[in-house]
Amino acid sequence: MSDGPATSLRKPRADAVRNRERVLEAAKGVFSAGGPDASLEAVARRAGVGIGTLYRHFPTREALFEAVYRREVEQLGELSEQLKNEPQPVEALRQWLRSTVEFVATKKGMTAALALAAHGKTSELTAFSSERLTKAIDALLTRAVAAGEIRADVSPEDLLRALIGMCYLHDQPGWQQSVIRLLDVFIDGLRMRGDAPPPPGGKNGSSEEAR
Amino acid sequence: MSDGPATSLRKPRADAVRNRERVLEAAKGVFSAGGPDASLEAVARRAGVGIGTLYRHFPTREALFEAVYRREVEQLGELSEQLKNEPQPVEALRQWLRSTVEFVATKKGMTAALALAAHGKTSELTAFSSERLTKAIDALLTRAVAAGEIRADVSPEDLLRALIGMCYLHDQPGWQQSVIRLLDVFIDGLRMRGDAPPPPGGKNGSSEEAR
Amino acid sequence: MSDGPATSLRKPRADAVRNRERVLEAAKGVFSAGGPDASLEAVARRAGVGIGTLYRHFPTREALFEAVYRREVEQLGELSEQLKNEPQPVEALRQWLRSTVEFVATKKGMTAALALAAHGKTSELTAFSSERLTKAIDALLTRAVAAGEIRADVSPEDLLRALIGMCYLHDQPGWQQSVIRLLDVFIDGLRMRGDAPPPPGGKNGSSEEAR
Amino acid sequence: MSDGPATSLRKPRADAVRNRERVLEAAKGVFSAGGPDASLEAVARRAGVGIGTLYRHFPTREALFEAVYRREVEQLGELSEQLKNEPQPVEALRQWLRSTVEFVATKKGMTAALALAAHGKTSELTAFSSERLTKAIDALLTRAVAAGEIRADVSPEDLLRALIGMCYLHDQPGWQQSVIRLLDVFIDGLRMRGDAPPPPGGKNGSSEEAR
DNA sequence: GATGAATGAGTCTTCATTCAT
DNA sequence: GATGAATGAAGACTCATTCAT
Repeated sequence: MSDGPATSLRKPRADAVRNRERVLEAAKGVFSAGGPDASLEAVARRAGVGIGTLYRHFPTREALFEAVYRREVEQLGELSEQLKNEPQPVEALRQWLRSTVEFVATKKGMTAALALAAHGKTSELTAFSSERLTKAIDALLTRAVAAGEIRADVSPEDLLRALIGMCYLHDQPGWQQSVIRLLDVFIDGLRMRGDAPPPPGGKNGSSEEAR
Repeated sequence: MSDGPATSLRKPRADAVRNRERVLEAAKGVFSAGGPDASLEAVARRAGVGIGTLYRHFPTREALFEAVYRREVEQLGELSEQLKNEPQPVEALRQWLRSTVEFVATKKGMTAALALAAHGKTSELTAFSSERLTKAIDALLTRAVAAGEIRADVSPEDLLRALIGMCYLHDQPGWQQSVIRLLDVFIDGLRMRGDAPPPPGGKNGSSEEAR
Repeated sequence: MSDGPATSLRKPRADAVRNRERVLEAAKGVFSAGGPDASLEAVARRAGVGIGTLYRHFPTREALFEAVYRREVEQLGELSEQLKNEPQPVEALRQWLRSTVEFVATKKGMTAALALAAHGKTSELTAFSSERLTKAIDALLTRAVAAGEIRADVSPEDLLRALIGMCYLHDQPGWQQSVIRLLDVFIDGLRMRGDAPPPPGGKNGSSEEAR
Repeated sequence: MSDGPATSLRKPRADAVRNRERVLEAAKGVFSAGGPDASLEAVARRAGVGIGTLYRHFPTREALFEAVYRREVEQLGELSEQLKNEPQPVEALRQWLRSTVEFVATKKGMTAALALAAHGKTSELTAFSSERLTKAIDALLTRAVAAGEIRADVSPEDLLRALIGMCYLHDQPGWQQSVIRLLDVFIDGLRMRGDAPPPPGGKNGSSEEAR
């Protein structure tokens, strides 16, 4: 009893918590399917709550979006932390990229999140996610570069962009395998190979102006 | 009376032709900016015609979309034909990819077209464009593979997908340079190098199931 | 058991009283600013209580309105009582009128009250206030008429109406001075002047059909 | 043929004109009854047109309001012009005031118009009407003052304010007669009488600061 | 008694689509 | 053929009111 209802201000009321959760879950699904402009009433309907309840919990579309968004981004950020301990830097990077694809594949709501990250709709939210995801990639990328395993002329921003773009097509049949294949090719392109210096003419366009 | 009430083959009437063209042009711009769901009234307004006129020429949104779409896709198809005569297969491929990026960059309406191609909204239309663009890539890809310059385990579909995805981010500052860099890395990944066989474990996920 | 479950006569419970008072105060302000249709949630917020608490004390919008209303009207009624002792009947009347203006000016909530009195929204409430205010004016008016200082062909209802109407414009800059001027002119119009009989044609329109 | 359809741009289309008129008429009634915040859907319903039609003709609530408003104000302005030719200045003024009351009484939509003029909701519109109505009164007032028939210390603004205020109560039974009586008293108060100087102390509040 | 969560009806507003001129 | 008016469905958002805690 000593640590009773010592939460923020008052009882968090059971049903309120449940409803909030339901709305988030529904929003994840609806945004995932219909994009960031999907109907909020559809979200409420799917969550089995009144539209008013949705608005009480998330007073604006952005607020709801952000709530859905952040948790997804956080998870990917945390995954990056874990993968830093993997022995093989390149494989760790590959793993993170694949996991992100998986994330999208399992409809965890990443689609909308990524779409938002892509087009800078709400700058504040985008800032957060861009930073978080960029950091996640950077951690793994830097390590692989430091190990001399991949070349240094691709920024984490570029890589994130490529990843998001590829996942953009997440509603075609077989997209997931396709993206995994493409990522592998991409990683191959990033690889340093001791015997052969990077092909002279080929990659100039990039290396010259990589920052 | 002999040619009665202007059947579909008689008198294309000058202003009708002009209006049709105007609507197409306007639609390109509007879809480009606002996506495939942009307001048709906005299109009519921009074209300087009444909304009724728009509907007369294009009875459905899809019809209009298709009309806009086809011409863009055609152009990219034709570019592919021309590039087949380039001496360097890989460079021809790179050129086509870059040109497509350029296409998007110059707001030639490709954005909406690609978006549509991406998500299979109107299957008929998608079929056409997928086929056309896939063919365009295939022509260049096959040639490079045949020349032994790039590996064979990436399908034109995959490549198209990657390209479209990367262009998806076309509203971020600097996206164009970024995409060009990424494409170069990608092409590097595709390159055959006599000295080093493709990394053993790395690309398995793809090579095993590439069709 | 004698004082069992707090019947309406037992224990007014300190916080309940305080909350009731707060709500009334808040309602005065909110109605004053936003009119009789202002948001009840705004009232609760301003009072610093939950919306449920507001509803417990005042189960309907009308109940709240009435509670706010009565106290204001009461005060003006009491003022009238006091002014009956003034030596100069006309000045007493003028004073009451000016005080009412002042009342409105100091945002004592009279605005909404008057508005309500004006348009017969809730007939019961209107009845009360009309009666009370009419009486207040009547007391002063009758006395001045009895003293032979003002003419008898204007009813307290008319006067009340004029007063309310003039105060209606209470949100224009300088309205207060304007109303005071107008009231003075009005009182001038009411004055009996031994030397000059009421202008023959002028006020007939009214005196003839006054009921 | 020479002067054929030389109207603004094209055919004003019969039904469009009719609908516009219907909407205006309906709006007059609805605003009159429910104030300037009345439901626009109610207006459309009453006009027997779709809500979309209402919006086509009047894209904003203000636009509709203005359309209703201006025509009423214009009429009162014109009435003032005519009355300037009346031989008796004071009677001309009285007549205008009474006509305005009549106007409100016959629900010509003035209610909402006046309410708007009163509270400065849309400054541009208010500016127009204030100016127009003030001018209307001024023309008559100045003339009566110049004729030495009424005193000079009441501005047209004050008078307009009093008039609007009194009409504010237009929904009480018998209000019209009441207002007419009050206006007569008021005019009496304005009258100059050679024999008796304005009561010494009484009206100072006003005369001192009249501009 | 106090609180604030839940609900849904009601408005505004936009647009796709149909049709009269 | 061109035009733009008419229509209503749909979605965002607000708030009064009820009720669980």
